[in-house]
Amino acid sequence: MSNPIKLPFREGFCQLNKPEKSSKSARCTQSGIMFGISSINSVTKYYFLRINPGDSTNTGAKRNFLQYLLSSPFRKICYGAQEMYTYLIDMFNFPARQVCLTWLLLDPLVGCWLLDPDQPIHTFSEAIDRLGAKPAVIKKKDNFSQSCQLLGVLSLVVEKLYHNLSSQKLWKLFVDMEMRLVPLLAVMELRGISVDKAKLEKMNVLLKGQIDLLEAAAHKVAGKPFHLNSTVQLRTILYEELKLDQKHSIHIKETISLKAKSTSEPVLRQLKAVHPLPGIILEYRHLHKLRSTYTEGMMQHIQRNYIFTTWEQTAAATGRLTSSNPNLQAVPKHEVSLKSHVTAGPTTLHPDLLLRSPYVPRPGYTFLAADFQHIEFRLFAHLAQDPTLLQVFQQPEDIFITLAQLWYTNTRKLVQVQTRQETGQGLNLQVCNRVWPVGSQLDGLGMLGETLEPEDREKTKRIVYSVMYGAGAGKLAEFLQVDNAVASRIINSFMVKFPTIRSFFNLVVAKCRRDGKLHTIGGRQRLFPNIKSSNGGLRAQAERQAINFVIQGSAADLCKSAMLRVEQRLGSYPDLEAHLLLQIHDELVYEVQDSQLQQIKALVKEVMEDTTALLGESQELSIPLPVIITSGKNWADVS
DNA sequence: CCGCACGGCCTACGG
DNA sequence: TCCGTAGGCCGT
Ligand SMILES: [Mg+2]
Repeated sequence: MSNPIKLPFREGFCQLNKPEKSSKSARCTQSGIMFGISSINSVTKYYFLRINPGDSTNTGAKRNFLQYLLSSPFRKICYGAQEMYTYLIDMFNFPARQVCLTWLLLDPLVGCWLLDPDQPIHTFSEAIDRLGAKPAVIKKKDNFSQSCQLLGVLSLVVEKLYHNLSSQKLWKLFVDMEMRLVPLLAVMELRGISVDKAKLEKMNVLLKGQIDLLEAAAHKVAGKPFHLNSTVQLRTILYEELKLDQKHSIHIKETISLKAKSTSEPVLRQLKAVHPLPGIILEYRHLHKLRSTYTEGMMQHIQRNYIFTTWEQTAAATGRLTSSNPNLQAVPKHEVSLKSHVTAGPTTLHPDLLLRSPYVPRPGYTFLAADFQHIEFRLFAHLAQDPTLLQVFQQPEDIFITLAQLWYTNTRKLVQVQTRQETGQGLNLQVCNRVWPVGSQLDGLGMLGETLEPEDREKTKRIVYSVMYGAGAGKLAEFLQVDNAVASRIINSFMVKFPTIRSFFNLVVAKCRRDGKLHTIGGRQRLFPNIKSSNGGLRAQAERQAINFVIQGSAADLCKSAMLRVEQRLGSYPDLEAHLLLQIHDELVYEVQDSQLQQIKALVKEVMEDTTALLGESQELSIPLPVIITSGKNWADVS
């Protein structure tokens, strides 16, 4: 069996022997591709193909040869495959769709991460160590000869990897999901997203104006200038000079490692009642974060009106993807008001900002976003087989809005009813013109107004996930700004209404203690050495991580599968053009041709909602996973 | 004195 | 004693 191995070669180094830290000054640039081809009698020959940017042979012989090599049916191995895909596609303009569907490789970087996703490797030598692949002594001659020897070790590494992955039932996940994802991530990176620089700059100026006002206001109120971004200085002013906690007997929670009094958002929100400074700091921090990271910070990343993020496949232990440099998964979603509560100024000068609006499709294209509805809550219902939720989730309605309506606008009535009927059993509440089985026995949330705001949905969502993943009364009280006792009641009523939260927790923890690891729906694993720790704190943390992993990781499986299946389906419609730009965990954002919008909308929705196909036909979910499709001419429009 | 790395804190996103 | 991330800033 022929066994080609390939990887980009750089000045003096290849991926297999590059230094641990690639510092900025010592950056390498690729200069070609090195590969080894093994024949049946396991004689391996090594080659280096030099690639010069703009060379005419890049459209001819070299291109054809690489196309032949990479689409060949033989086993192909590459350490750091994503980088190689990026390099080759960029250099030769290989068609994205074809690459994604036919250039399939094996990458030990990804494989090692599947074995232990909490400990991703960063160099080839770590892969060798991790897999116990003992290399023959590497003779120091020239770099090429050293690289050839390392290519030999690469074969050994993949052999070990194969045995490790298959014995842990991870091979299918590796080959059919993760390795197919690699070229898609490369294509997403290269496509980039177009950005309206002028609009971003305008927002930056508006933010700066307001930030300056806030800084002046803070200095005035504090009686002296200080660094508003310094938690140390702020701590001194609030707690040693103003003594706000002491004077008003407010208990301040401590920071995690240094045990100093915290100045975090929930703490300052509480202190707002007794002094103007905390409120100013909160507004300042909010706007400063937006400016430093998402307007001014983002402009550092713009290259000719495009932004190119990096998609990391092995950064998250739950199997999620991450985005960095810049992180497009954390661009603020909601409208930002510049209207200050603490500084004066005409409101006409304070338009609201949408920080996603500068991101626009290319001319002739439209953004299409597809978002799984409450994916983790629904997966919980399935995994825990919660009878109430299984029933509720047969409907495609937004459960967070329903719960918010129930809790916030009917609390008064509900509390009255409950006071009259202390038993509380069998109480059904009429909501949205139908009987809502979750209606009774939920209390403690009556702190909001009569009308339902978008923030109420967000808050409800946060409560649900917090409690589901094991939040204590303290955490809940902190962000809801309520008494500990009220928070306890919320948690308690939730657990009573959904007793499977506790039973599922116990089930998962027991399995984890037995096996030392857990698996998601897609077969992804995570190890939990602390599940048996004698340290109660560490053990409890591992238990919460365990629950979270099974659900968050399963959601990641489904989203990744959705990405791949949409590409596959598009492959059978050569005329359709849809470029995946972003994956925001449960959401896919495509750039599609205006004229094909409706057709692609239908295609994406159909593929994503076919959960049985997403899971590979062998499994079925007890609940549907509805997908919301939106489209528009900027990113804010589809958010 | 400067540049740099890093731990700590805080906050943006997602669930 | 919610989980999972990335990035800016300060202080050492
Ligand atoms: Mg969603």
